[in-house]
Amino acid sequence: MMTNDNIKVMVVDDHALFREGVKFVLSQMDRVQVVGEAENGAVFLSLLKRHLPDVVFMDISMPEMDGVEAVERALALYPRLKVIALSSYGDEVYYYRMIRAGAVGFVLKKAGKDDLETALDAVMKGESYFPGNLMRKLLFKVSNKGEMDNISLSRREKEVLVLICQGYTNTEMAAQLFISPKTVDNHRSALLQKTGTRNAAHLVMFAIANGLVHFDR
Amino acid sequence: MMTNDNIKVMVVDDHALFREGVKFVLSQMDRVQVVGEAENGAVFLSLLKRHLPDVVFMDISMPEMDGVEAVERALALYPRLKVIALSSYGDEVYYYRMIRAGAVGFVLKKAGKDDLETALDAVMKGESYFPGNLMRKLLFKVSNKGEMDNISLSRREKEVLVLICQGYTNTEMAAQLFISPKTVDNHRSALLQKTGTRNAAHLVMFAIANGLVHFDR
DNA sequence: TTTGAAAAGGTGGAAATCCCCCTATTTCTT
DNA sequence: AAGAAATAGGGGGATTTCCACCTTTTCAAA
Repeated sequence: MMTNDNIKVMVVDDHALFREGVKFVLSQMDRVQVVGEAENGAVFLSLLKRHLPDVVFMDISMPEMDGVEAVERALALYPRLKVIALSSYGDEVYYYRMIRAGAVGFVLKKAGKDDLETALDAVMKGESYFPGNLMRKLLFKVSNKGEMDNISLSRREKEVLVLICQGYTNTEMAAQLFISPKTVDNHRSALLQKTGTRNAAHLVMFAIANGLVHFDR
Repeated sequence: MMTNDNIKVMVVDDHALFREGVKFVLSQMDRVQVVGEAENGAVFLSLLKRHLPDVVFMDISMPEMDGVEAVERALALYPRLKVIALSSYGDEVYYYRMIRAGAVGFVLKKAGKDDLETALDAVMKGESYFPGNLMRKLLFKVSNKGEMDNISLSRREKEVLVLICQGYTNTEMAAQLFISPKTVDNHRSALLQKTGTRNAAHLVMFAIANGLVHFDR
C-alpha cells in the first residue's frame, strides 16, 4: 500500500487546454494527486473503476454525455465520491439539476486557483462549497418559479416541441407522428400552459434558455 | 533595449482557469513571453498599448465585449497584431465574422498544446492556421447559404425580432414601437423571408442559432 | 383495484399569423 | 441627381394558432 494521505482527483472537461489549467493548478498543491482526466462523461465513467478518485472536478455541459448524467451514474456506483461542478456562463440552468444529481461543490470557471483549493478542502471535510452569490441566485430562482426545473414534459410533448422549433405546422407534425393534427394542437396547448409561455415563438425561446432543446452541441 | 527575439503574447478569455492552462502551455515554449492577459475584450483593449503583444490568443464569445468586436478594434489600432481565435463548441456561428474581423489563426479549445504551438509558428511566419476540417465546414456553410452572415436585418427588424422572441403579438409590439400593427406584420414577413424560415417559432430558433439574439450571457 | 397521468381524438370559435398585392415618404449611397 | 434601402402604412384572404371544454383508451403506480 502506498502513502494514502494524498487526495486522488480526476478532471472532466471537453477542453484539453482547460484541463491543462486545472491540472497545473492542482499539481501545485502537494497533497493532491491527479489520477486521471476525461473529455466527457462517458469516458469518465469508463475510467472511474480504474482510478477510484476521491474527488472529481466535473464540467457541466459537454458533448456526448453531460455532467449531470455522468454525476448521477457515478454516484450510483460510488456514493462516497465527491463531485465539484465546474460552471461557466450558460450553465446556470443546470445548477439545480447538478445539485440534485449530487454535486457538493461548485467552482466558476472564471474563478482562480484559490477557489479551486478552497472547494477541495471543503468537500474533503464533508462540507459543501458554493461560491458567493450562487446559492442566492439558485434559491431566488426556486422560490420565484417554484421548482422551475419540475416542468416535466411527456415524451410526446418533447417530440412536438422539437418539431415546433423546426418550423413545422400541426398538420405536418401530425403526418410525421402518425397522429391527428388535433392531438398535436392539444400537445401544443399543454406545452404553452406548462411552460407559461404565450405563443410558439416564446415557447422556443424558453425551451432553449432552459435546456429543453439543443441545436447540436 | 532587451533581447527582442521572443514572441510577446497575450491571452484573452473570461475563464481564469483556462487562461492558466494556456499560459502554462505557452510558458513551456522558451521563445514565448506572456506579457499580459485579460478576461474580456474591453480589458484587453485597455492593456494593448501597454504590452504591445505580437500575438493574441482571443476567446470568441465573452461577456462585456466579445472577441469579434475586440479584434476589429485592436487591428484598427495595431494592424500588425496577429490574432489567433480560441474556439469552443457553439462558436461555429462566429467563425466567418472572426475571419472577416482579421483573425489569422484558429485553435479549438479541445485541442492540445501542440496545436497551440503550431498555430503560433504559422502566424509568426505570416501564414494563417486553420485546424482540420474547420475551413471545410466554413466553406461548406458559405457555399451552401451564400454568405450566410449577410442576412443583415434593419434596426426595426431587429427590434421586432427580439419582441417576437419575448412572445408579444403584433398589436402589443405596435404599441411599444409606436407604429401600426400592420407595419409590424410587414417587418415580420420580411424577417421570415430574409431568414428563410417558415414561421415565428422557426425564426426564433434560427435567430438564436445564428447569434442574432441572446438571452444574457 | 382504483386513481391518475399520458396519449389520442374531437367541436367550435376567436385571434393571430402568414402571404400576396400595393403606395408614399425619407434617408442613405453612389 | 438617381437609385436603393428603410420606414411606414394598407386591403384582403387563406391558414394557423390559441383556447375552452369534452371523450376514450392505456398503462403504471398506490
